[in-house]
Amino acid sequence: MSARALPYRPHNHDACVSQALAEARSICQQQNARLTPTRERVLELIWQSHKPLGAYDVLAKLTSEGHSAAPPTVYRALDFLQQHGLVHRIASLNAFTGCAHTGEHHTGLFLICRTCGNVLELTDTGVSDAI
Amino acid sequence: MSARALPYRPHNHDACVSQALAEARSICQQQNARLTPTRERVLELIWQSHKPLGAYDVLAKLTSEGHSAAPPTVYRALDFLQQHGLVHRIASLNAFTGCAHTGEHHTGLFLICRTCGNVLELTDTGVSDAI
DNA sequence: TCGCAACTGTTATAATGTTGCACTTTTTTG
DNA sequence: CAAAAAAGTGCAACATTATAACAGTTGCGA
Repeated sequence: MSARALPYRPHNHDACVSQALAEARSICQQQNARLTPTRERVLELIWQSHKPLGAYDVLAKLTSEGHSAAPPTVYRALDFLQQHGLVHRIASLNAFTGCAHTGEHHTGLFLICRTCGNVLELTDTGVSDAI
Repeated sequence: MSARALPYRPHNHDACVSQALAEARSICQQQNARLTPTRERVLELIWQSHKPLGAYDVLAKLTSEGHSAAPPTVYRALDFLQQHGLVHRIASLNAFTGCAHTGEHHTGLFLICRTCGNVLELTDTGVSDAI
C-alpha cells in the first residue's frame, strides 16, 4: 500500500496533492472532460486537507483567496469531480474527500474515525463480495 | 428470513408495525427508557412507511394530525429512538427507517434501491468480518 | 463568424438540522 | 408526602447544507 492510501501517516503531502492533480488532469483528458481552473482548484483544496471538507469549507477557502464564489459554484465543481470519480461524497459527514483510487475499480467504502475525523478508503473487494 | 426483514414483499403491514411497537415497548422497559406518546407515535409513523422517512416528513405527518410540533420535537424523538436502537438514520438519504433487528447484534449496513427507494437492512456478518 | 453547448456568476430560496430557554411532567429523595 | 432533581416538551429563532432559475460568458465545431 502506498503512502497515498494512508493519509494519516506523515508524508510529503505537497507531492501527494501534485500527484492527485496530475492524475486528475490525465483522467479528464481521457474522458474529454474539462478540468477548468475552478474545478481544479476545488480538487486541490480538497486534497490539501487531510480530512473531508464540507462544501461550505471549500467555499470559504475560495472566497478567502479572492474568488467571487457562491454555493452553486462549489456544488457544481464537486458534482463534476464526483461524476469523474475524482472525489467521493461522504454522506454521513456532509463532506467530500479526494478519491485515493482514481481509475481503479473500487467500491466506495470508508472507515471514519469518530475522534480525529480521518478517513480511510477501502479497496479490498472482500467487502463487496460479502455484500 | 421472516417477512419483516423483506419489507418490499406483500405482507400484513399493520401486524408488522404492531410487532415493532411491541418490541420497542419491551426494549424500552428493559432499558428503563421512557417511550413517551410522541416518541411512540414517531416510531409508528416510520414503521408505517415502507420507505425511509425524512425528519420533516415525520413532522408533516405529526402536524397534519393536530400535534403541535416543531423540528426539535421530531429530532429529539428520532435521537431517542436511535439511541435505543429502534431506528437507523440513513445519512445518504437524510432519512430514518425502522430497525428490523432490534436487540440482535448487527452492523448497520443497508442496500438502497436507487429507483424505488426501498431499503434492505443487512444482517450477515460476512461484511463486517471482511471489513 | 455563426450558433450551440458547456460553463460560470448571481440572487434568491428550499431543505435539513440545532440552540437556548421557559415550562411541565416524572422520578427521586429526604 | 413534599421538595428537589431530572427528564421531557413547546416554541422561537437561527445555523447549515443544498438547489432553482436565469442571465451572461466562453470554447469549439460547422
